[in-house]
Amino acid sequence: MRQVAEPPAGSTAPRRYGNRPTMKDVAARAGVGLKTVSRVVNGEPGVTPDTERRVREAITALGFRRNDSARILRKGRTASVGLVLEDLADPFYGPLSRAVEEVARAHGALLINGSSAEDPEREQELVLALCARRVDGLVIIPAGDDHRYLEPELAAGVATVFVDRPAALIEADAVLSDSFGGARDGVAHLIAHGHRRIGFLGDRPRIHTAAERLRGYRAAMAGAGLPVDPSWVSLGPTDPARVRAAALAMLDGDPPVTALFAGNNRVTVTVVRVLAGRPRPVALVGFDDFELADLLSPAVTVVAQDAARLGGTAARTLFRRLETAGAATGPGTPAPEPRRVVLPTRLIVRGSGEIPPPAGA
Amino acid sequence: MRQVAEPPAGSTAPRRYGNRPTMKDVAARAGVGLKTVSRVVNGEPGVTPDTERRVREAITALGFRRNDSARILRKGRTASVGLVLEDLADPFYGPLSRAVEEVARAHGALLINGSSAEDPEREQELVLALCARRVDGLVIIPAGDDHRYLEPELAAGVATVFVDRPAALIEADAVLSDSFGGARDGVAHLIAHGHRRIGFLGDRPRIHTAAERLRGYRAAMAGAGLPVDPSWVSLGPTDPARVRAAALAMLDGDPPVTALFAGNNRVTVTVVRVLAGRPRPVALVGFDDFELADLLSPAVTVVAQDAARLGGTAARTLFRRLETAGAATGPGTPAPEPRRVVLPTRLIVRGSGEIPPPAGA
DNA sequence: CTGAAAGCGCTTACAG
DNA sequence: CTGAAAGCGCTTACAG
Repeated sequence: MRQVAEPPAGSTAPRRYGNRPTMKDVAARAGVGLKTVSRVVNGEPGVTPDTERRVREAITALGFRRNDSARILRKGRTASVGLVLEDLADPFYGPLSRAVEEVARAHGALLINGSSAEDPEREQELVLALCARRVDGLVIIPAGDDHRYLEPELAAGVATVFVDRPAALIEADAVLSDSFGGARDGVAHLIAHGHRRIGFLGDRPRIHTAAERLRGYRAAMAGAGLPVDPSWVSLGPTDPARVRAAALAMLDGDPPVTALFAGNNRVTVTVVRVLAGRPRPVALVGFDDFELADLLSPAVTVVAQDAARLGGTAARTLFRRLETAGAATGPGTPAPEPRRVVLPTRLIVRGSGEIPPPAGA
Repeated sequence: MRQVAEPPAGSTAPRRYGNRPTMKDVAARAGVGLKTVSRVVNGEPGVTPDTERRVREAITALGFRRNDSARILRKGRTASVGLVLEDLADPFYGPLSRAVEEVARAHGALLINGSSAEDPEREQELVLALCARRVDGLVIIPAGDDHRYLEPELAAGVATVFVDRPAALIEADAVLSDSFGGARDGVAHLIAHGHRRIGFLGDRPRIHTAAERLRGYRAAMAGAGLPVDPSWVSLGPTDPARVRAAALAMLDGDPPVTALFAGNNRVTVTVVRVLAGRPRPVALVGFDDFELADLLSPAVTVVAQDAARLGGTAARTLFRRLETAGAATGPGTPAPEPRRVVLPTRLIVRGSGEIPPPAGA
């Protein structure tokens, strides 16, 4: 049996939308003081069972629920964490978001989530909106390459951890995958299988991971004493049309590449489609694992990064910062140094990366 | 040149974490009244350029940013929407979340996001936490089968739209896919290709979509005058081990099924793996499209639903409710009736659903 | 054009 | 065990 608040009978004042009963209303109905209601609502001791029962009855009858906006204002902590990523719809960010959420939940915090759509201005707008909401901390997958706008916020104590890509022009914690090492190992794998002309298809060079993976590609080629023809490198937006055109140009080059390294999962998926339409097998290694990669033919060899671990590590770093900050209230406590964590990648051999170059090449 | 707040020199009081300057501090530094600062911060008219400049200087010097917690408390609207879904990491919810976010953003609202992990208690906990935060509205993909806990909140005017699955035991807006019709059409497609023994692998029967899809399966079979052997139907958790075992039992039955209908994308992916390990081709139609379904061999025929449209429609319904509620402040305005929107599904023919039964069957 | 006072709904610090 | 007063940082309603 659940009772619901009645609209005040005969009230002439327009019922404002969202006009909910307050602790004051509950106190009046239960015939107690405001503080007693607060004690019951928050499970604080020092209320007789009989008083508590009266308060609870009033709460149910009025449909009261504590307004956390007021509580937050008074307490100064919002128990919420902001997560800014590139695109909620990108499968790479699903497990990452989930991992951040689980850690936040374990600390009693809610997650406020937003996409930058890879637009630096939108990133800034979103981050500052979250700061205005006084989130306790921020987990940011940055789109921009200048984060000085965050300086006043960091100075004010907003804990911030960058994930997947580091902050630019400011010092901040970062949790990254080893893009350089992963790409280098992936390309070296292709070289070990006999390839000498290898194409690199990546995201926009402004993006840190794209630049690092390109650097890894160049390092592997240089390490094997192989030249890199400029036509074998293409960086840009990851929309299918652009990637398809770039891949075809390399595959139909003179001489053509015999293998491709794809800089992230969006690129890999498009390359798989391109290769499926061509008769001659071409070797492929992709950065990022993706669902069903093992069931394609050939199955796709990838450099896997652990998105969930990336998110979980970032969130744990964030809450460690928050706890440190909470403890370090005494003057003269030095601000802890920004930490950079680099997680290893893992080469998963499945078939596409072990295709040898054609006999004539 | 950007200035940052200095810690108060020689302050003996412990610097509280998150101790930020307020409008009062800005007003004092600029030598103006509090209201003038408020005007500048909110871009309200009626401030001379010179006064405005002085205020802006103080803002920059102190690193001031408006505290939206206070603003929210006073204004009564939080400009935020809660989104409760099953699992942030499930690829089905990525585009859905993104669509909700875009609509919220267009209305100037932030998104507070959480996973129920398919646990009714966790759903309730999350939803009520969002209500305590006074979100303007809720988009819920429900895990539970009793939403009466929401009654006081709905009575208080929290706009709520259920997505993918309807609310249980309360009246509320819902935006759904046509699970019944989609499954019926998918199964009818298999029947049209000659199958008579078709297995159905679905999610837990408590979940509305799972029950509806099963109903669609039964309707298609009955419509073709085909019996359904109890051993051809398996509902339960979608973890790979359970689904694999259930699929194998049907494939190795006596007589075996010649085709499978998979109740959602998690099930389909596991069934694809099971079938990949078997010599004899078996027909398959899955509910939900998924990335790379077209590149598998055989490519997977699916009943597609539009997750982004589901989310977008739900969010637009939500904001329409909010605007109606905002306008209908006069007494006697009737509460608008809950609406149920059912979006059509689309059969995408790719190959796996057109495999005929073996000659002997 | 400008600002002092009141109040949003809680919690804190204190007194009885 | 209980409650009145002050205050969190803004906006609102009003007066000058």
